[in-house]
Amino acid sequence: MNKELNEVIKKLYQLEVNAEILKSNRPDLCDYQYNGTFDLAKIVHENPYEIGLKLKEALEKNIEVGKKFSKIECVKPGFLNFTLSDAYINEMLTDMIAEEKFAITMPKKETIVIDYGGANVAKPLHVGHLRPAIVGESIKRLLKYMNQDVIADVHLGDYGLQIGQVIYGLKEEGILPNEITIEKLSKIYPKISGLCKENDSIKEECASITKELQDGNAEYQDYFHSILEISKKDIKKMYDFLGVSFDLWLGESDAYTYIPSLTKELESLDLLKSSEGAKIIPVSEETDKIEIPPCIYQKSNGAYLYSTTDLATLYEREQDYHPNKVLYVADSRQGLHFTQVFRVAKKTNSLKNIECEFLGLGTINGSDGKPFKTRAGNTPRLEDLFLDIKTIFMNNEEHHTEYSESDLAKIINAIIKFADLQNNREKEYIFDIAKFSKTTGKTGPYILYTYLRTKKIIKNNENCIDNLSKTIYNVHDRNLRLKLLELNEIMQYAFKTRMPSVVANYLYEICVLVNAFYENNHINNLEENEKKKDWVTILNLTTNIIYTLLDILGMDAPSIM
RNA sequence: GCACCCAUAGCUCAAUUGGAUAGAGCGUUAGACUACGGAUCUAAAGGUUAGGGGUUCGACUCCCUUUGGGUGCACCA
Repeated sequence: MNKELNEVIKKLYQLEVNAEILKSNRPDLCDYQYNGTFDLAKIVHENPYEIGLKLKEALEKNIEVGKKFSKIECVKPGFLNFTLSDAYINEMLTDMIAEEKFAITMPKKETIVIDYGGANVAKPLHVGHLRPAIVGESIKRLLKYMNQDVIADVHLGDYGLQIGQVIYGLKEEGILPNEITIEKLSKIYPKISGLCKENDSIKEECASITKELQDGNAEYQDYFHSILEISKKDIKKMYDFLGVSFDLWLGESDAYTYIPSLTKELESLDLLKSSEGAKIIPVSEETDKIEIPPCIYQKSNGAYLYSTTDLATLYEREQDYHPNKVLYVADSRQGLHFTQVFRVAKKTNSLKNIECEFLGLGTINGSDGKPFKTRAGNTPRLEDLFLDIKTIFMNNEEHHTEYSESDLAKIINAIIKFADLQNNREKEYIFDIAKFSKTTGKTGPYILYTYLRTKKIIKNNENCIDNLSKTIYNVHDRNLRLKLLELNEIMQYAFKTRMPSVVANYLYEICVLVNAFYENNHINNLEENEKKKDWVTILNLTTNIIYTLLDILGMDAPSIM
């Protein structure tokens, strides 16, 4: 329709514009609307209402358009309102049923590396890791669904100062590499991390251990490999439970191999400068409002830093995968760091063509609205959190249904993920156990429940799935069908903005309409006529879409009983 | 100190990136089961979008300003 509209505008005003018909925000007036008459008015110096009337008239002359819309009208200041004909709605739905992936238009295929999770070796996963994992996983699935070649990398934080700190702590307590357990690790890190803040000589000792480890000290390497192995196992367990998976389990340490070549290139471009004994790369630009501090490449003691490994990792990715894009899903507080890294990359020859995107996540706050302090001590571990939610759920529901362990896991997973994913990822975020335990209203279970109850109808009436007729039977029916038509637009928007919340909220809206439909339109006791077939067919499309969107959000539905 | 982000119903969040009457959930109040999974549905109450200016046909959205919160700012990650 945009095409038709653009042609009409061209014919009437000799203008090339990118006119877009949008979903209506006044569903009481119309299904879709065009607001561009106001922009046109400025260009051609004509009353927007008059313009709207002319457009309407021109569109109505077109026979094809007449079939598609039951009503086109121009109102008040100049809104052009379209009401779809039932036949056209069903024609488009038929397309969605017939075409692969619901006839969604796919963007150009690119190779995209996505870096998320943010797990650090030697630190157990806590609530702070929940969001990057859930959001990152969903973005990965979204990109894959939109036909992208996606490579997910967990990019473990496995070679920084925290390793030096943990090794220091282990040695202090006389724990040998083969005696390390996850419990010991989770106690040692916060302890030494605290000590380092109070005692500079311990901090220096840890820094020098880190440096020696990076230089290949055999004893420290032994510790390192043992820590890595134990930690990875624990991290994997949590990610498995969340349905979060990675194609690559690389870490900072793997990027070290690439530092020499990277350094060589940086030197050949004369980018590395000496400053106070450290090697830095200036990245400030004239247009900056404030001076962006330089990227520190190598410490004065010779050790490498976060920025170095991120650059080396980018180098590694370029060598191995030639990505068009690399996406970083991390706490927005890391924004400056990534600005520096991306700017350095742009200055090089080998990395300058990679489009790097930083997808910032809002800070995770406690229920008091203040940032969640991981140092406060008793940070809830993810493992315990899952157990708590499970207990609360079982207590709520014990009188209803018996669940298998695997169905129960799916439900708990959906509770956690939907509570998170419905929020805009860029905004601050309140982590509240009560919120993560809800099972009524706008929650994961609501979505699952909607899916199951409609799926059950389809199961009872599978023989009724057929072609759609031209009829729509009532307002609940029509609302649902119109909502399904938004799928393409929603997916484009979610893809462009990398925002799973767009998908989550759309999914919820579908479910609300399905439930209204369900309450008002009883199918099982209908005669097997055209109406029944139409409804079962529509519900079948609906559940297929729900299932697909659930999967993009990283959720799965319990089995049908 | 400098810079950036945020402030929407009692609470937690939306608002298709400048569109028409700012929408959901929770909570509150009143209703609906001899029907497809009640984890549901139908209603009601609840708003000067933190305050004040401005830009224009039109502002939660853009600009300025005040207040309140958060974050970042050279060898942590």
